[in-house]
Amino acid sequence: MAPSIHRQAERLHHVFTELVRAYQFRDREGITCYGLSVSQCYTLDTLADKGPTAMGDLARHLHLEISSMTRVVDSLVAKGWAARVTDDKDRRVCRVRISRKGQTLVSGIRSDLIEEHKHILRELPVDSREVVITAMSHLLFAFNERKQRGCGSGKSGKGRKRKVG
Amino acid sequence: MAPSIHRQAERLHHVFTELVRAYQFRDREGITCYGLSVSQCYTLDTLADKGPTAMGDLARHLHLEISSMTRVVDSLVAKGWAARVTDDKDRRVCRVRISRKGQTLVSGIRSDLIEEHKHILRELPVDSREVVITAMSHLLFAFNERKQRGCGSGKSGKGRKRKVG
DNA sequence: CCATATACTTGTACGCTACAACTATTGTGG
DNA sequence: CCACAATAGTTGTAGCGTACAAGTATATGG
Repeated sequence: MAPSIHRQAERLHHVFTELVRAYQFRDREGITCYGLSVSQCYTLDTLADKGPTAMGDLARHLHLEISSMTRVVDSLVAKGWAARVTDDKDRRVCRVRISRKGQTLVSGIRSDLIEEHKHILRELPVDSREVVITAMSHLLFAFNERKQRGCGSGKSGKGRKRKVG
Repeated sequence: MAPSIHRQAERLHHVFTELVRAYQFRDREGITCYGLSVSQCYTLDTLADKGPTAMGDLARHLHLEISSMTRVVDSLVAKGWAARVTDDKDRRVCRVRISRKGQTLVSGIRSDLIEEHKHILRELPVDSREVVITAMSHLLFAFNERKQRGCGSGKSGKGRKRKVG
């Protein structure tokens, strides 16, 4: 018989929390040793995938404020990993383009990370690898579905509130 | 036939990256609206699980420097969610204990997060829910295995290096 | 041509974390 | 018992990442 959904949710919560925490930690250690931050890395990764992208689109994609996005791009430009290009059609728009140097960097990081995942996969029995990947995809799908419907984080979804004093 | 492990690793990398990013974001929005930060929340959660814990153990468990841990605990104490207790045996040691107020807070957050996971699970077909959870557990296991063997992040595992200028 | 909207940048502030220097306590060899 | 090292934690300081508010430049509509 199927376990109760509540128990399942508890387990999912637990395992997912641990996994994300471990992963975040690995990211910080693993990526920063290339000389860039996690946000910078995601940004470069996005640029490598999508090509020149407007600041605003970039910000939306990375779940950042435009002002924060500006700073991240500043740092990428300062390091020579990206460049700003004013859009011809609409001169308010600032497209960000990855440089060759940035391209090289991000390729290196990517292949290292993929290598890392290969090692992780090898820890799993051959016939469950595909299951894990598929399961993760489903979870991501479910996650996004849930998010798109605008169901915040339950009862307390009243948005930002930093200080409680 | 089985897909190549390289291709699988690429897929795992991709889906996992997205998932973690989405999750992180949800955390930030979801937890901070209770008036605490993600680190504060993890700390309280740990304290709720493990009971009074020495500062150093807490730091190790959360992958933080002791000095950072001190600040987090400072903030928890300031909010009345935890208290410092000097150890009787070794007066250098500072144990941190969650308060009743903190206990209540963390219980509330936990049940909200579990509720959230329940919703996510409901997006999945009934008979794949268990598969997903099990798969995640396996992945976490593999991840930890890999980490415990001290295999850093591949070739560039030379530790910290923040500034490249 | 002016008012408003849009896209982005800059000013400012705050939280999180790390490293280094410091304090307090405990353990150890003589 | 004392000097000295080791351990546990705190404080000083600094940098990154992010957000909000205000400012700048461009576009759009009346």
